[in-house]
Amino acid sequence: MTERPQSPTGTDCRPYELNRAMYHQAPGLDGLGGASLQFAHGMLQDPSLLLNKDHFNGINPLTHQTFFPFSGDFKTNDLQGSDFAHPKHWYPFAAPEFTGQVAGATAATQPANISPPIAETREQIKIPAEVKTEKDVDEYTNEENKPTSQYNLTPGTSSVPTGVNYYTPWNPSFWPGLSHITASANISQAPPTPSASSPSLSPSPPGNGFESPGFFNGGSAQNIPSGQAQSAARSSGSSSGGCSDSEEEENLTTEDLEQFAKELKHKRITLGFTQADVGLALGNLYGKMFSQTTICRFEALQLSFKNMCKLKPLLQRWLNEAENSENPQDMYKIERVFVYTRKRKRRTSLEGTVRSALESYFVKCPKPNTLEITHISDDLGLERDVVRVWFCNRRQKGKRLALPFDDECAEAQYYDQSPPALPGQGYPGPAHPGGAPALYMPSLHRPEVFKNALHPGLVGHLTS
DNA sequence: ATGCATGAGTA
DNA sequence: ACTCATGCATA
Repeated sequence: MTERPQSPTGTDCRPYELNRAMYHQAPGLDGLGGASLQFAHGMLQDPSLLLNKDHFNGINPLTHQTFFPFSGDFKTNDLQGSDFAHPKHWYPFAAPEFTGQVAGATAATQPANISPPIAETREQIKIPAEVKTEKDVDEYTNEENKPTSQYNLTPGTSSVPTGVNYYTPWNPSFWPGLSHITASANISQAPPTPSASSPSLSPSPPGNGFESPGFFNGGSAQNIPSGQAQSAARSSGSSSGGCSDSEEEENLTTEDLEQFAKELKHKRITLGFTQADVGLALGNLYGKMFSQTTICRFEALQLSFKNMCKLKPLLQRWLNEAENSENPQDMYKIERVFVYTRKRKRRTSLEGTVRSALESYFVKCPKPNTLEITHISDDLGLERDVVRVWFCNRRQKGKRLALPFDDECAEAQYYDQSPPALPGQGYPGPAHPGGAPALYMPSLHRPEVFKNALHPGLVGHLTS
């Protein structure tokens, strides 16, 4: 039947097929099982796609996206006892508005190159034109007005043109009530305890934007030409020596990343920053903002290797700045840019049963074609697009799943470099400097593990 | 912390 | 149409 355009090699087998126990909802599987079977028989004619154990067990270190094994050993050796030891005095980020995620920071999708001129980045920010429309969305308006209300921190201030907000240099006025807050250092009462993240304390970001903190100026950050600037910040970095962003990308090892991720988290917390703070700070410092989600995933090593490598330098610099700065709080004198231009579809919440069903389908066919998707959507009574997206995410998630098979994966240099000739089917080899995502695969040689990780009900299907 | 969504880039 | 990076929204 419909051939899968996407898998030339006939291999739908990818790392992501390593289902891991992430679905705790077993109930309803039965009924679903029925449905899925029906599906299987009805549409999945490619036996190889069905219950092919090898498919799910014989995972080969394909090189696609890889994830970190994360052998948790936090070596504090890197932490310079100095800065690290004593938390800085400042508000651990009060305004709840800020602790939230960055809204609409569309700076994301950037070219793999981290050192693009900030300006460029800014341009990516969606512009206002339609900003209002955000509200137009009636259905959303009710519950989510937050974006605006929340992010428009400066009601009285005109500095923030509704919607747009480029990375303007610290603008004191940005923080209304801030002006009277004197020198940053003084605010020193709030213990940088993460927990203390003084929520409600109003948007009183610690610092003062006044004397443009040497932080930004002095730091190499600000004008990171292209690939340069960071060298400076790399000092305290972990193992990996210094090299330009691009280079770093190539030289970083899993260990470096793991180590750094831990270091980052540890220090971040010690310094009293939340993940969201960091993301915002990056925006301020380097013109590229990130959400709490991304920072979180970085720390959890849930990003692709390539992505990790890309972000590491930025975070490294941020960390350095944070540690050395007199008033780290200045770092996040954020300027939120959120131009919520478009209306985002309301997030659909799938019921447990439906998810199970989808999971069931996924196991049989991780990459359904249009027709199959239609079938599935019909079967489950979901929007076709929801199903499509679900599969996309499911696949991505599969790849992303960190596989804590600590074991001997650490050293493995699976990364991009030269993904060893992958066994079996001709998986588009490596060679993708830039192109193919260099995902490295931790040591995934343990079928049983995966099997066990599979959803109970599903395992049955698979193994039977 | 993670599920669902978006969009750029690409095959 | 898919992958990948990323984020909003939410559990």
